[in-house]
Amino acid sequence: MINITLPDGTIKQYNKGVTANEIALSISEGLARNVLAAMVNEQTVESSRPIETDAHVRLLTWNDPEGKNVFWHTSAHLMAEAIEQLYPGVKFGIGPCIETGFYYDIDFLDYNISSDDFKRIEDKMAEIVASKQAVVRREVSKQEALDYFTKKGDEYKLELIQDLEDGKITFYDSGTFTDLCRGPHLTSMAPIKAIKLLSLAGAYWRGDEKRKQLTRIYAVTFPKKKELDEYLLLLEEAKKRDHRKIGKELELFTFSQKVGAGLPIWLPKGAALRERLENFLKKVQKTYGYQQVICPHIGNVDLYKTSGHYQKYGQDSFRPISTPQEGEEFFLKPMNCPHHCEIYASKPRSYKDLPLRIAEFGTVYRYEQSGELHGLTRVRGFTQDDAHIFCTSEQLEEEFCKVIDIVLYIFKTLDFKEYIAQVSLRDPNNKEKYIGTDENWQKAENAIMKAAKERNLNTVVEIGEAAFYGPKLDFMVKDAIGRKWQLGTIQVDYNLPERFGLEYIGSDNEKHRPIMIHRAPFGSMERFVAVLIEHTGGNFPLWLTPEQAVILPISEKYHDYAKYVETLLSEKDVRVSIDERGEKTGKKIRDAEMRKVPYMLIVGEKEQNDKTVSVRQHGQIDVGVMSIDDFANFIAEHVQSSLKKD
RNA sequence: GCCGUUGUAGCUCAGUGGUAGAGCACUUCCUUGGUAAGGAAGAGGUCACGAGUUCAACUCUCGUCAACGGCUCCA
Repeated sequence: MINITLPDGTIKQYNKGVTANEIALSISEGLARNVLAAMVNEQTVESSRPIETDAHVRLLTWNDPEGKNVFWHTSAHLMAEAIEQLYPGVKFGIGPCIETGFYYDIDFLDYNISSDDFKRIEDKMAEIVASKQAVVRREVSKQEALDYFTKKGDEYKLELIQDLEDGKITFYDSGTFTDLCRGPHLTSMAPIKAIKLLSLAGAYWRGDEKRKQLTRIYAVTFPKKKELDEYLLLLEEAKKRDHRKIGKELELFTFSQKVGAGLPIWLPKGAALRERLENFLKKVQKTYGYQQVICPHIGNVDLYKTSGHYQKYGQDSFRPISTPQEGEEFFLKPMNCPHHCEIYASKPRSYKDLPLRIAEFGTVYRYEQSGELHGLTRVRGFTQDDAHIFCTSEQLEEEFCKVIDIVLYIFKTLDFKEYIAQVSLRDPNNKEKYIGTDENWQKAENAIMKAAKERNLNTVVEIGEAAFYGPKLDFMVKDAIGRKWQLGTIQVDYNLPERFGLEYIGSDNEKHRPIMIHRAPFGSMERFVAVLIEHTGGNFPLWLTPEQAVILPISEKYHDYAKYVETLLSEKDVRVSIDERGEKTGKKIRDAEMRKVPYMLIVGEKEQNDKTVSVRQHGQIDVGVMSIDDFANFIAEHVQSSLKKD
């Protein structure tokens, strides 16, 4: 007998060689039906794997992320099997599960697969599922593995096997398909009830652009059709919230081929919205002792040689521009920090000047590969809500914490309820990627970890994700439909002050080197507005929205009254307009709803006589009649309360 | 940058080797209306751009640019 410890701490005795399936069955039949795999001593295994010694066992179902992973991983094999049957001779790369679903990278040789093939493949997959075939794990020797794929002629699998250690190689057989795989897998394809192939993409073999590009097929599967339908609905919802679509509809921004790819043009409504965001942040920063500065959009090449950016990114930047007479070279500013270092260096500094907090909505230009450009989230010209804090090492942690406070306040004000803070550290095995001394890196990394702990942040640590000059803390938010977006960043930097020779005179009358914090709570205005659009679906908070209310006169007879209302409201800073078209009220309401205007003020005979407006709220029905003043006050209070700091 | 797909009116999209169509939006007229589309008429396009094939190209071929889905990258 062996002792099996379950997650709730209970210990049960079973015969040696018991399987997770049997354990589940001993608890309940329902559980047994739903078990997909098991976690045995922190290792996921098949639910059919015999357990030979005392162990901690967690049964994995669809409700566990690990259970989903196994489900999707097996689904990838299912898809491969179907594809192999339909397109004999194709070669397989890798087929892992991903956050939602899975993909398989496949070399289709001469065949040009398209999404028209999806239906066939889905049908074939369903057919295989219906045959209820088992998925069987088998250990093979390295030679056996090599022989199998040599015979099959799959050089990708052979390459994978080369890197594996003999004695640790497993194959999984399912129906006609055998795959090299670490596993674990479902013991049968039967639970895979709903299948959807999603998209095709090219993907380099082993992520190396010099190697062959395979065809990647993304797909997702579920144990219930209903869940697939829900997922497809979520995709639809995401499509509706696409900031590129909404940005166009609400006339916030546009792109022009003539202006150039990746160079967003802010239209009046978008520019006004962005300006409100900037003013909001400026106001917050003022209370935290920041000073605004303005720098030019270009900087001498030497500036970036000093900062180290030239050596690191010079080749991947827009080519320098040069003066016609002297041939002096300038780069379009790719970041603001070197300029800000020069602001620091513009006069001698005393410890009494520190911390010095320099802020700028600085527009920067970076060459992004053409295939990378994407709406407002990935562009070649964008404005950072940037600031650099120069401080002493004693001040570092407190300053860092204050920045965290600003970030969290912004998230709260803009209704991002969930966030994760990612601490990005240097990869200690790859030090040549970074500049600066070990000692400084150590200090910087410690400071970040300490501050994150101090503010009790929900953090994850990523090794090797640091900027080349220092570690950072990045904030990811979850939007209204659960998608994650990276926004603000805070970075500690010991290196730039050194490269720029920045100093201050301490209380000891000696020269010292300040430490720099780079930070951008929004990240960039472009990206932030994009995320805000996707988060709100274009229904911006009242204080931000381009148009807070629209007046809808019932007929032409009330246009004068409508103008009267407009004047009164405008005087009280309500952003309002009149729909004076000769359309019926129903039509005007429909259009205002589509434009996502928060309030519609319907005015006709009654309202004119009583000096009131009939208020309708976006997405709702009639919310009652108010006096003009009451409505103005209502808007003002609403705006104030959403910006209140508590 | 790479692979694949796409590019037709302001927007969403049909369409064909013989020089273009719908709906919405727009303009004008009729209608003066009470909480999600009243009616009619009109205007609007070098069919992304450049070459080539052809008697003839929006359509076929090649190139360029851009967008989209990914890959690689991201100070």
